[in-house]
Amino acid sequence: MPTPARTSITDIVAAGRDILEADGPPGLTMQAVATKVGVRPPSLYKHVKNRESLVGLVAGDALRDLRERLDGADSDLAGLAHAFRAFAKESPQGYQLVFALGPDASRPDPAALAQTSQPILRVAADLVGEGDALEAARTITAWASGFVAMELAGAFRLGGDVNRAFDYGVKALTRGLAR
Amino acid sequence: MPTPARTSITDIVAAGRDILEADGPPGLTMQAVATKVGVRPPSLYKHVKNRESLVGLVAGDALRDLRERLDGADSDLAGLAHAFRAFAKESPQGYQLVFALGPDASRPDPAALAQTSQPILRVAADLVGEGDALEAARTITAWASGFVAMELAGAFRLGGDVNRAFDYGVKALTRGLAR
DNA sequence: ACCTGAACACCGTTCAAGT
DNA sequence: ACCTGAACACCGTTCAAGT
Repeated sequence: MPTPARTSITDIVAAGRDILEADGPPGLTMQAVATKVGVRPPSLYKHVKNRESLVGLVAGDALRDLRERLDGADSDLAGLAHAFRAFAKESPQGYQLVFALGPDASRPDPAALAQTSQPILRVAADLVGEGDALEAARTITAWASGFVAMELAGAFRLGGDVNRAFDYGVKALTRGLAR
Repeated sequence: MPTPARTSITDIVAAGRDILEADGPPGLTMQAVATKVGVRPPSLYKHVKNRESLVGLVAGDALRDLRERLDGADSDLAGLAHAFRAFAKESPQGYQLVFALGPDASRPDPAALAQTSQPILRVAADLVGEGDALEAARTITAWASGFVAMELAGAFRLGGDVNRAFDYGVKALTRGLAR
């Protein structure tokens, strides 16, 4: 006789997301997630294939938040850059997971990634025209993701004002890309 | 009676570096390193504090290689950017480890990181003058590290020529930073 | 002074057995 | 149809015992 499910994929991903932000990727264990949703570890395998795919789902969840931020931001380079950075400050572990490497199963869905680059492509096209939009978008994304990654990693240790360096980068890119 | 050491910190770090490139961070286990240098796992703890610090030493070793590349490169933005990318292609796992997050013990020595930024600071000063050199260097490093990280992660999936996008970024930054 | 086997706590995963 | 305990292989780490 069937028994009602005691948890759900939605609950599992939400629990994973919370645990990730609290304890980082090493804390995101099947045991921790199972405890949080109130089942035993083996039960999770009725809902996700394995830990890798759970990590991928959590990354996808974080990516959705990032996309919402970008969609709601001002449609210029400064607006997108600040939305990018704001998301990283709010969900540092989620941010890193979105841009992390690892096996395909642990990566967010390529289609979702493509959708997230939409607002950046639009801003790039506004700056340089349709012909160079892809190259310009890659320049912007590389700088923004690199800057935020270094900031989160505590890599800016030579003093100076990090906020000032961020605004400096926005201006330098805007100048370098403007037609 | 003392027995001669059967391995050394040098051997251990070199073995760790090889294993990292072959199998990635998950493969870099104490057991794998011990097997490679010909001892049992517990013996490693006579040479390193724990796995975290071993990872930090391996990251430091990769960072030394990156520094050598940068020191040998042409002293302009294009030269440094290509040296950066060449190192990442040769040692993708080592590259990622250098720019990864994680606990302090697993990160390369801050002083070594500072020394690596030296050639970038010099190029930045050439472009924008001493006053803005730090901000310009951070813009360059953020873009280069972000671009290469995305390339390694396979994040450029919208078609187009990645080499062209790289050169486009070099030109955009040079233009945006030039006085 | 270094190396080892044994042990412990932890993890991911499978599977037969329960309801 | 979902959940569970038991089991397995693996991992990091400690420690007393060897040489």
